[in-house]
Amino acid sequence: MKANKTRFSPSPTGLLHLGNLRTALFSFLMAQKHKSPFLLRIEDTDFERSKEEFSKAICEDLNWMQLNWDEGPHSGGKEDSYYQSERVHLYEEFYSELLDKNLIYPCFTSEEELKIIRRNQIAAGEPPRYTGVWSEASENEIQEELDKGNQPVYRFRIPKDHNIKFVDLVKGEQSFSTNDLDDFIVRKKDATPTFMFANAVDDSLMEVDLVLRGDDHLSNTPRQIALLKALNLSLPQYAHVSLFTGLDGAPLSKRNGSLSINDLREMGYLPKAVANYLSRVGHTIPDNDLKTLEDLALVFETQNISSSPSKFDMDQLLFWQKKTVESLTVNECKEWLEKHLRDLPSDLNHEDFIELIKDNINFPEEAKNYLNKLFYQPLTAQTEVENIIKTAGKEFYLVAYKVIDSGFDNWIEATKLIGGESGKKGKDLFMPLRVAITGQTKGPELDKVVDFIGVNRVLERVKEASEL
RNA sequence: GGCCCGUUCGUCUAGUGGUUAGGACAUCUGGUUUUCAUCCAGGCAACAGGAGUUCGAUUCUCCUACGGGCUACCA
Repeated sequence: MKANKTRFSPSPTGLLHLGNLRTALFSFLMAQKHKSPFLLRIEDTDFERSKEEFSKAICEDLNWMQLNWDEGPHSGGKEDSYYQSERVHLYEEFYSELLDKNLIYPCFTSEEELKIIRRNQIAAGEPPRYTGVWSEASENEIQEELDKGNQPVYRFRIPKDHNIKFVDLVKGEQSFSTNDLDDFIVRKKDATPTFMFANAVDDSLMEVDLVLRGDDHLSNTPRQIALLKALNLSLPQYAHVSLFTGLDGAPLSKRNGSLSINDLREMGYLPKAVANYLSRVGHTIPDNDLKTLEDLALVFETQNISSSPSKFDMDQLLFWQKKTVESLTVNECKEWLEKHLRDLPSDLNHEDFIELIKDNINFPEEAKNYLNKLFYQPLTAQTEVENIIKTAGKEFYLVAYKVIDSGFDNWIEATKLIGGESGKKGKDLFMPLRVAITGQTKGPELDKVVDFIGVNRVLERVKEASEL
């Protein structure tokens, strides 16, 4: 197959969510697979809604995910700018060319007028279309408007009675009749390009040859193809990925619990978990092994992209998070926790603590919680814990205290002794000890906990329990 | 309204003109772990509906329903 230079071209009008990120990931993996460049282009032609802070946030999210772009903002590439707002002057020569060829024309119908026309068309049961009144306007008519100081938009002349065909790498062969398309705007009144124009032209100028994007753009594709052909510009291959929706089937949004990438990062989700999850939704990976981006790229195929939409499932993300945390080395885990828990006590031996709880947590918050219960919270903080302690009884803890205080080589032996002296066994022996020592009913093996916190703290806790 | 895309267990998905329709997540039941997690064993659970083609359709065709997109001086 061809070069497969891909791109991600977000518009900075909001934070990235999992849907956007998946598209970016797919594009990135496709480029990686073919050792081709991956390009980032910021489509900020909507001055009203585009915000620099969003561009920044998007770059941060991509960096966090390790989706590093070879060409784009703050990195290599031959373009002067990868912000479309800074490329506006470049588009002018294409407008001139199209104007010379009479393939675009100025249109002075105002937005208000268009709105009314559309409304009437819909009311009359007609398709809402641009009626094309300006497509055949004379020089004089145009000059008259210009003299009045009116600024036109420019519309692309869609040729009638044509079929535009292309092969979509995901959806298969596509054919659209140009009669269903109307003359779309390529240049707004303020002289800036529309998405339809800048997006297609830039892909060609930047030599992107595989456009992998959401299938909401599928029916825009024939328009863009017509435009590129009119300009004699190269056509990319297209791969339209189906929608990623919330559990309710509606597009991802805050309403159906869609989190921004920023949210996920702050919760402690690991980029590897997110990548492993996303590459398996709407795309098949033959096994369930946790993979690096490199390994994901190796098995990524456009043929394996599903043509039907998929829903976000937190449980599945969580599964990959679990797997990823499990795979962390102590040092990696330490780095991860310290990033999220700025207030980890400094007198604590972080490595030992991490060894202790690594297999029992999915998020930094849980580590913090565990630590609190171990050292700072009173035993009465949880009624469940309190109940178990009260059921075991004061006598039990006095016995336990005595045994522990007299010294022991290993914890298992000590519990046996406590069992012998108190007459308790099984869960009745074990659980009250666990609960008194750790402040909760679950957690790592108790002998390790005892090693970690030390005999003095164990005695403190047992005493506390005996006094409840 | 027009054009387009889609519909396999709750979820992510595999798959084929003849299969006991497979796997994973979730869930449930056992076992291991004197807790939890892990691990192991097992259970529940799906081809949207209707016509047609065919000896046979989940698979091919058409229709319907449902979901989604485009039809913006948003992208």
